[in-house]
Amino acid sequence: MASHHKSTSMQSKAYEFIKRKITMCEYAPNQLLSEAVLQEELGFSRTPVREAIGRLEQEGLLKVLPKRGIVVSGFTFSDISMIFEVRRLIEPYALRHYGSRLDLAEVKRYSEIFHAHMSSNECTEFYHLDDQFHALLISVLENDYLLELYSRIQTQNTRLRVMSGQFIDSRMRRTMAEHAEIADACLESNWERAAIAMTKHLQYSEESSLATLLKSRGNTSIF
Amino acid sequence: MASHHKSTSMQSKAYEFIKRKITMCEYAPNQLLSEAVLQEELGFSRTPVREAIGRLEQEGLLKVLPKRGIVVSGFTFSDISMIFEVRRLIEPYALRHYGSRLDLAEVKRYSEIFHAHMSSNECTEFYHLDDQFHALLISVLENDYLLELYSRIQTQNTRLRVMSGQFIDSRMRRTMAEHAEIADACLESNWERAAIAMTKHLQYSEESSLATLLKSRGNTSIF
DNA sequence: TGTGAGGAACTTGTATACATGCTAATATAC
DNA sequence: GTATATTAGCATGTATACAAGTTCCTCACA
Repeated sequence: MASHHKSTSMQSKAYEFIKRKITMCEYAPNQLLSEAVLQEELGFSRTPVREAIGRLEQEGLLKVLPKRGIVVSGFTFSDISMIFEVRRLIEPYALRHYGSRLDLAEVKRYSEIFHAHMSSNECTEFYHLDDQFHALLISVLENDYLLELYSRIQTQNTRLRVMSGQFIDSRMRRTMAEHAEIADACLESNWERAAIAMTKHLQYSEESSLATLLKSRGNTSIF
Repeated sequence: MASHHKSTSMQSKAYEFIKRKITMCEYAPNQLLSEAVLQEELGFSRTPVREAIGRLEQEGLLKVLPKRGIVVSGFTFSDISMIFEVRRLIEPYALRHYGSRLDLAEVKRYSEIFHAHMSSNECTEFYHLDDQFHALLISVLENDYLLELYSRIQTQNTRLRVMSGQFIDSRMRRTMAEHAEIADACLESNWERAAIAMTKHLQYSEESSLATLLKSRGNTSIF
């Protein structure tokens, strides 16, 4: 749907560039921008930059303040709740209804990694691993609307993660264990168990996110 | 999120205008357009029209073919399945989890209308009634991501409805009855029953849509 | 009659000039 | 010193000129 594969137009490049900067919080939530700033960074003229801005605004990552500037969309605790509500709705559903579509060889590969890291402190590429595992599980949904929604959720999730800093190690090990539980249920083709494990995993994950965010930012409810 | 209240900019007017035309199938699925055509209809210059086009493409209603033109997004049977899958996922969820947020006085108002029309042939404003009822039920979801997704689904649903022509009367009466069942379950605060009734309603609705579409278009699988 | 080269008439992509509105600093009046 | 009016600078909004690619008709030619 919104698959801009490898379009080489300046507009697309600008879109990808800005989106990446926002995702990685190089453009922080609530940061004030302007067309001029983005033009300078990209070296393009106004037109393609403006079109990228329009798309990103439609996507909810930016907000154009008429005649005043551009602001990167902020985060509230309410956003976190909404994000995890969507995930709790979609991800267990995917497992429960379409688990049988999974490539179990692929799942087994992940399972082994998770078991191997449950008691280690290795956290290289942890986020990447996390994202890829969830992406694998969600890919069984052959529903463009749900996949696009999940993609947006994923972007927000990444921003959240980057902003709240690294996970504490204990949470990382627990995540490995929870992922292992999900993967193992899949390997048994026990989709109901997998779905339940996913639900629990997402609950813990949300609690951890909220806690981390509270600690790192005090009790300011808005980024 | 994508709430363009009553923005008076040309860009927004163009967006609303084109979106409405697509929704109402005045720009039919797979119809070929061009910036020039839209400019003429609106009397605006390229810039605001282009920005509107960009937004609509991001929203999936349009596809820009580089240097070739603009095509209105088409429909496949797969789209219908996807739309109803999303609805079956979201709407019963809303009732089950947040039914208690409903304004029962409002629901009662609808319930009376549904009962009154179950055996009549009055179908004036039927679609409007249908949309409003579902919108009321979904409004308990205070989740921007889900609401925006539903809004997109709603747009697609409208296009589908317009394209497949009027419901047959019997389906309209059955819809009234199914809506009444849902509403009455709500009035009892029996959210589980309401959710189940909604699930069934959506199943029937999907079957009817598919059947109507097959009849009206033969077995060409694409619009 | 068939075929292929050329080009006119379209399309969108990009750059830029100008219009308009907001903000904040400054000057001025008291 | 304080308050208010003015103004310069910067923001986005819009229109338009130009660039570059695609389509398809035309017309010469075998």
